[in-house]
Amino acid sequence: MITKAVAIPALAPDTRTRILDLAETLLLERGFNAFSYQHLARELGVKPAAIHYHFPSKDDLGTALVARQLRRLRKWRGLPRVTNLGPVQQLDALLAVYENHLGQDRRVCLFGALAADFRTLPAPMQAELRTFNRELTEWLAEVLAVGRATGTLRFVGSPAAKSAQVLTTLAGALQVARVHDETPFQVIVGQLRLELLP
Amino acid sequence: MITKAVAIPALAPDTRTRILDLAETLLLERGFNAFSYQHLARELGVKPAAIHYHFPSKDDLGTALVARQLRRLRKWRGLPRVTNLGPVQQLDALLAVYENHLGQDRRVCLFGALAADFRTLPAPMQAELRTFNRELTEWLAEVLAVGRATGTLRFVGSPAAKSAQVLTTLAGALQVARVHDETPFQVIVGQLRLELLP
DNA sequence: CTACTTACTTACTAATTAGTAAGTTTTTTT
DNA sequence: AAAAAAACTTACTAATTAGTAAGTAAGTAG
Repeated sequence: MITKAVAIPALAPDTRTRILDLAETLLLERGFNAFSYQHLARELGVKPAAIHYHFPSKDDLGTALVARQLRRLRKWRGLPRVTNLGPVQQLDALLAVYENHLGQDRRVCLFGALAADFRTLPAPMQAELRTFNRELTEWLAEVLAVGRATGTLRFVGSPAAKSAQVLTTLAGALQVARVHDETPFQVIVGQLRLELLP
Repeated sequence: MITKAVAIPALAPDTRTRILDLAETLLLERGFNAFSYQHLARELGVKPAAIHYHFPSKDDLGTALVARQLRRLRKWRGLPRVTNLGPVQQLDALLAVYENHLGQDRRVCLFGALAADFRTLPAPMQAELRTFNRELTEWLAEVLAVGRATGTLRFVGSPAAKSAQVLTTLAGALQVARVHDETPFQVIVGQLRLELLP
């Protein structure tokens, strides 16, 4: 027997997953350079060396974090409940993801959390983040293209340009929400909807 | 005699100014939690304690940085060469500021540099940044309102909402430029111009 | 039962961090 | 010229950082 992939009822996540989950929370709420292995260890009730066992260096941890997010994106965009939607509902599904971040203690998105400190990040992490952003932009561009072709979405310019603009605005809107409150996020998303939906 | 405010030909900036300038560069290029008093001291050719003399804590330095930027904004928007312009040219002047950041080694803007780590910042710094963003948004809202009233700018929704959206997009666009290259910034700003200018 | 692997803990190092206290040099004021 | 203030340096502390090496306990495989 090679592996045993039993369907566990999502009860107790293992330490590795708990590390990733907590690190993700801290990354999106405080920034990558604002938490240490000690912080993680203390809150998880283990010793710092236990984190080093799973992720030898913080670079490894960071890269694993972005890689996991990229896997999630690829899985999400391929889900039947997403691919089966029309362009407007796909856009709504995307906006729901950002609104969900807002609801979770005003977390910024992965991109918004890492962009400012980008030059201090390990190269593999940089590469994963570039891929993440590129694939998400391409996905939305296709949604927008179909939406305009079928008359359910309206915008001028190329779908690629509009996609980059919309995603950039969403990333920034979560940052503005962090600095002020939820209001400007709602205002900005309202403006996006107003312009895109005829 | 109280002070001696001689007009020096902008020759040798004093240490305090050199500290602020270097700290600003590092902040906008690497993030606030990514440089230390040692980094500053080494590059300036002084001892770390010299930085502490001018800015007792890093909180003080950070707050002084944002406060200076806020003073610059207030001065800039009141300059005759800015107030005398029409709305379209005022918008262009704003875009030129961001394009200038792009040209300076793809620096992000102050807001984009601090938003992700916002919760780790000292309270006075948070307050200054909120004021900075609020005043800039109000200024642009007025520009947009006049532009639409005089028929030189076009958009739907309230000037306040459009202003928040545009500024958020610009901050995000500099971050995207950092992660990829200058191209997406140009694409996004091109899209903004396309939509705003009839 | 034995060997091995997994998942840790204990105990440590070397570097870096912000910050302070006391002393020294330079500049300014009187 | 003397006094005082400004702008530092030297020398230090206490805390925190990432990371390592060695040991251990529990589970797994043969």
